[in-house]
Amino acid sequence: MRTPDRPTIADVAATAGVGTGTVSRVLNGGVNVRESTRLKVLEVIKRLGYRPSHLAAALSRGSARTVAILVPHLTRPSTVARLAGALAVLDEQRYDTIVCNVDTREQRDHHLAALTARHRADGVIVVSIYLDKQHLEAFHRGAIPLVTVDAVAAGVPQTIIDDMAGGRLATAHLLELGHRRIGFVGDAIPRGEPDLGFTSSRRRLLGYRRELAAAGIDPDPELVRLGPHGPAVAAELADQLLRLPDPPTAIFAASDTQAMGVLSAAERRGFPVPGKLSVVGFDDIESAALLNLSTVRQPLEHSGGEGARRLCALLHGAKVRPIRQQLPLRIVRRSSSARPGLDLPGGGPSHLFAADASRMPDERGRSRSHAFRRVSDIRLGGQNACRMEWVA
Amino acid sequence: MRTPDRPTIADVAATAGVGTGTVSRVLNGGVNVRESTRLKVLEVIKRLGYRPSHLAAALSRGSARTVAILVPHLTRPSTVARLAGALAVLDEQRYDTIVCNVDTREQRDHHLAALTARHRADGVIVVSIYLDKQHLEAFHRGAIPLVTVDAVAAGVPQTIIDDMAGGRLATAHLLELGHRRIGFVGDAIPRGEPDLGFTSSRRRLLGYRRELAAAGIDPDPELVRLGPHGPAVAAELADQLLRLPDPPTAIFAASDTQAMGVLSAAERRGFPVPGKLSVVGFDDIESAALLNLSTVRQPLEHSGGEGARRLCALLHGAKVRPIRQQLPLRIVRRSSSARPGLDLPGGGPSHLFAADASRMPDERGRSRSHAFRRVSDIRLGGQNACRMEWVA
DNA sequence: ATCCAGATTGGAATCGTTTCCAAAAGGGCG
DNA sequence: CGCCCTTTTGGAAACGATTCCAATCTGGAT
Repeated sequence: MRTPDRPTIADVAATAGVGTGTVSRVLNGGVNVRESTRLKVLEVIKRLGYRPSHLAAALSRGSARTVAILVPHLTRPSTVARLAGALAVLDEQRYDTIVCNVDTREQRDHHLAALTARHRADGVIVVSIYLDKQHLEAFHRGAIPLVTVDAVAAGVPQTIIDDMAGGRLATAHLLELGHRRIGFVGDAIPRGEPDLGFTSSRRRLLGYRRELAAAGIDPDPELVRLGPHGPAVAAELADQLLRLPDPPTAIFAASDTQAMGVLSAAERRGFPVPGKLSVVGFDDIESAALLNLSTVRQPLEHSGGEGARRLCALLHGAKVRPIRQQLPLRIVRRSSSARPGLDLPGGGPSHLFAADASRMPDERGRSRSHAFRRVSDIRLGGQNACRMEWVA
Repeated sequence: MRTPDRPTIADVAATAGVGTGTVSRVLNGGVNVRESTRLKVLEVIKRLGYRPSHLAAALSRGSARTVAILVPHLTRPSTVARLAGALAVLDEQRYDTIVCNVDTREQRDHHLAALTARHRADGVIVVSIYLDKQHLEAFHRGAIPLVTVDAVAAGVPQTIIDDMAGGRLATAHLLELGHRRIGFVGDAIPRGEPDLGFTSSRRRLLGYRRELAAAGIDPDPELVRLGPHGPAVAAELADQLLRLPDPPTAIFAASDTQAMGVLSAAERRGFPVPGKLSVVGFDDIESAALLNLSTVRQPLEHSGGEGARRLCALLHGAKVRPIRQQLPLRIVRRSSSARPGLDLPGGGPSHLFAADASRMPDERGRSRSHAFRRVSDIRLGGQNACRMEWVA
């Protein structure tokens, strides 16, 4: 097509008056190549503008050093955190990563089919997506290295958390504060629109129920509201709870995103948080700290990293130690939860944003306290501005 | 290595008693193949568990149908939105997408070098990252199709917004409400830690200054505070502004993320929003709607999609129409901004979450109003729960 | 039966590397 | 100078598809 076809390694070899093997050796490591030859070849490479074909190299070498990662609902903060964690590890291990975002079953099946029907990635990481027998069978038949994150799958190395225990943690926290009427807001599959097989909300609900039962509290079905994932729906569900004749004094939301919806509803209904309503979320995404949301922390970024690490091990031919790797959970107490009946006269200040924001974790998830120092009045665009700088 | 080496197209051909060409034809489209032969070949393929090598096919065909996308700070909501937009289009166009996350200059240069030194992707999308002369030269030399999103680059198809105009929009909105003392909170490069060349905050600041000047307002350098990106820093910067003897009545933050920090600081300092302080952000990320943050909306997801679309056009050999494609901005008025001096006795309710959350855009960014209907008391985990369903 | 156009088919050439092996070139030493 | 052991080197043989061309089949028309 192109008039001057891209130069190949043969062109380089011919021009430099050496063999293709020598050029290849110069390109990869350059062992056992005389320095003078090396320089000559490099010079020709630069002169011809030669760029090796990754494809050809990969084919010949037998591996493209490429993995694929399948994530659902890329825009959710928890998904992004996991993806970022995986990418960091894969990057470090020099793997290229093909990202497949999946919002529907069709997309899921299409990507899974593409990944299993042809050999395009050395291995696959599946995040938060339920794989049924047939999916697993396809991977097995193709002998495609597979790990999952936040999803159980028989015989597949998996990095998960105990959602049920997490549900208990959150509920126990509220019980310990003295709450007896505790609501739950979580996910349900929209009718006729089958989901991707998330089970976490369901299992968190189970934990909530177990913990209530253990405390000898009669479950009230009215207090459990489920709907499609997202803050808007969660707000509406919470609003229904708050309009009950005998509203709950606390709500456990199956995710921080939903907890934000709950906070929103509380604000609208005039339920000061935590004065008249305590709220606990799940995940500990970045905004949770910003909003001072009490929550169950799970190591999101780390889970992605672990999945990636384990896939790499698999690709190296190593056996992955515990097939099921379970990451720890812990409750993070912030100011959205407190003893019930603390309602101050006049409503009191809303809890939102109320705590010391300078102690929030920064964007990378590392928690550290910040101090500022005025560095200089710098000139910027012809005007002055105060520029501040971190002090560790 | 593996005992039974993966079967190749030759194995299939031999087993089925046909030529490799026929097998290839069956695999791709199956034109001009007798139905009986087709079935026989398919049977053998299934029986042998044959999976075509994407690598070999790509090498032979001459293209891997793979593009790479370089994004900075993957975890930022605005970045994710852009990435999701691009992925959706590339997916539809049947391209595999290699995602490269970049947090430092070293990572940027490493990925750019890897992408330009070898032929691994058919084309590249660079998001929000400044490319200098040498980077561009490398792409040019290699004749690698390149587009940028949210970044200007000479001669490269680019999808951008007018940040300066955006800065003016936000400021004009506040001026129109009657504010005169308007603060600015934005990004500055941390000392000794050069950034990736973001210029948007700087240009928004410029717009802020121009608009103030146009209104005949003397710029007060004290009112402009810059620091590393992130809500925590923004909160501290805003706090400094609010502690001034003559604090601003409004603050324009260079991004919604930073605006959230500003809201946090306002809450802590006891400045009700919008009663005593108006806040305007930039981007219109999802949480902006949830927090009722007035902001300058830019089409984030769409920008990624456009970048992808334009890259595809480039790969098809088409000329991309306007080299510089500029997407529209508009101010979104929510309840974080109002006329100054509206402070109600007793502080009044905080604006946060105050509006009708059920009219928030849902997760996919489509705005629609929701209604709920109680569908059934379903049994879930042996207990009852209320399950709600959308009504369009 | 013969012929011919069009539908099938086989298989060699090709894509651009890596890798292996044998050959050539060095180099140290007696 | 010759010998032997290292380096260094050239080039053919993979890697596993696609593609093209020529050869072989079809089946209907004559």
